[in-house]
This record gives sequence, C-alpha cells and structure tokens, in this order.
Amino acid sequence: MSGMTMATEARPFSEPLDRLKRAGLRPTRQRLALARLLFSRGDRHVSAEQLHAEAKTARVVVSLATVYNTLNQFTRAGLLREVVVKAGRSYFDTNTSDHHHVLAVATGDLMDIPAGTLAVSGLPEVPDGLEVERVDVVVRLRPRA
Amino acid sequence: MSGMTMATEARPFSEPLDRLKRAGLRPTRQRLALARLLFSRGDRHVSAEQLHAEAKTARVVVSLATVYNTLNQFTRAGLLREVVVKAGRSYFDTNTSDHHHVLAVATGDLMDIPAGTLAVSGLPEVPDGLEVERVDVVVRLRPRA
DNA sequence: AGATAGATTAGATCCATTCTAAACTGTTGA
DNA sequence: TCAACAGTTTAGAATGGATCTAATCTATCT
Repeated sequence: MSGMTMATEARPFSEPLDRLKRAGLRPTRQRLALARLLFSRGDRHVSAEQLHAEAKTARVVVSLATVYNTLNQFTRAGLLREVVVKAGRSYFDTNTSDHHHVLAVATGDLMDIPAGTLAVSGLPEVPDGLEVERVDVVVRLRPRA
Repeated sequence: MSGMTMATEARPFSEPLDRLKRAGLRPTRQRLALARLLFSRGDRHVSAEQLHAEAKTARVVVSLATVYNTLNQFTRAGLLREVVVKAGRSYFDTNTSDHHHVLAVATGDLMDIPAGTLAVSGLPEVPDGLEVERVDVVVRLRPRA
C-alpha cells in the first residue's frame, strides 16, 4: 500500500483517481475518499447513511449531503448502479456489470447473481420510440415456513 | 350500476364485501369504498396518494392514514401486491397473480407482463432455511437514444 | 341495546433525501 | 505564479412519503 507506480491491477490509490477523471468528475478530497471506500474491496451494496458512517469511522470528513451528491453523480457516471428493492431506501451497487439480485427479505441481505447463471426469455415487444435500459431480476427469499 | 342481485361475475357491490370477509377484515364503509375503487376496473397500479385523491373525487370521505392502513392490510391479506420500482414511493398492484412488470422510466408508466410470456431460468440455489417468496422481473424502458 | 375490540382520524412525527445559499477549492490561463 | 471562475462542499432548512398517537367512532357479539 505505497504510492509507487505499478501495474494497473494493483494501484489502489490512483485507480479511483482514474475512475473520476474518466467520468469527468473533479478529483476532490471527498470524492477520492468515497471512491476508495466504495471500490477498494469488491462488490458492495451500500446506502448513503452506511457510507457516511463508514467515512466517519475512517476519519474522512464529509457531509451527508456530499455523500448523497457523490452517490448520485457516480451513478449518473456509470460508476455505480442504483438498486431499488425496498420501499423508502436506496442502495448503490458497486457492481455495474450485467447481473441480478437475491434479497433475503427478513434480514435485508442483498446478494448478486452473476449475469451468466440466470436468463430471462420471452421479453415483451418494446413500444416504438423506447428501448430496454435493463432488465432487473430480484429473487425474494423468506424464512422457510 | 344498480343494487340489484345478479350473477357473481356482475355483482359490483357485494364482491368487495366478499373479498373483505374472506380476508377476515371488517367491512367498514371506508374499506368497502376503497375496495370498490381498487377492484372494480381491472388491473391497476396505485399509490396511496393517488387512491386518496380518487376517493375524494368519488365523494368518499376517508383520511390519508386510513388509505395507508387499508393498502397495507389488503397487501397482508393477499388482496394486493406491493410493487417496488421507484425509490421513495410504493405502488400497489391489484393483480396478485404471478406476473412481471415493464416500467417506462421517463413517464413512470407501469405495465404488467403476463406470467406465461416471460420465463426466468437458472435461478441460484436457495440457502438452507430459506425459500423463494417470489421472483420479480422489471423491464426498464427509456426513450430510444 | 350495551359492551368491547377493532377501525378511523387529524395532526404530529419520523426519516430519507433534496435544497439553499454561503464558503471553499481545483483548474485554467495570463 | 496567482487571480478568477466554475465547480464543490457544507450545515441546516425544507420536502415528501409514510407511520404513529391517542381520542373518537363503529361493527359485532351477547
């Protein structure tokens, strides 16, 4: 974990910076720190409040408003994907590739289903002037009766 | 639209009453009126605010709190199904049979996809102690680029 | 009809999210 | 290098959907 230059795969500090630049977002202290929290450990599903708390723990000074702004900007830039599975709360998924979700309703646990394993067939015809943005599949699990 | 007795299929006034009774809910004036609004014209997707406005238009005196209560009770009783497609707003679907949805993101229009036409294959294994409650598919449409 | 559990209600409250407008900062170009 | 400006951050206010409270009302049972 030093600042030295090395292969792309192992550049934990400059990778977030590149992401921001590519997305046309100014690499500010706050955005860099949040990008680091979001992207440095695999696929995650976070809410704004969660990320804000995490930032606080990591001694990153950032307001809740900025966390919201940043999550929305990252989403618009394609760095995150919004997941709507629960009324009244938004989650953001760091996995932006084509995939689906399993939700354990009782616990709120959300997991990815890799794209390849699941297939949807028989999609209806798309009305004129519209196109499919994406197809979301959510498998809802409950405790066995 | 008269109160006369006739075959089950065409009994607009007593059908809601039967529904409530079967669900173990007291047939109050408010619940009957809301059931009538909800179920007397085909499959619908409504929010609480929408239904409340509709009730007002129909000269049905009912508070917003009761609309919320009723929608939740009906959902618990299996008369409605909650549809989560938009962060921060709940919709209730009068179609409780197995089916999916198409959402026109730009307009907010929500339409049903009949169960038969669409198939999901390759569902992941279900962890021990859990079972599939249901599988929701949402096809998101956007204006063609 | 009287008793009572359940239902309704207005208004307060909650909570996630967005807005506001003032202060701050990254970037650009002289 | 640094002034200037557009973009960013921020605390706190505002918004909006949904729930809660506790007082009043009503369907139901005896």
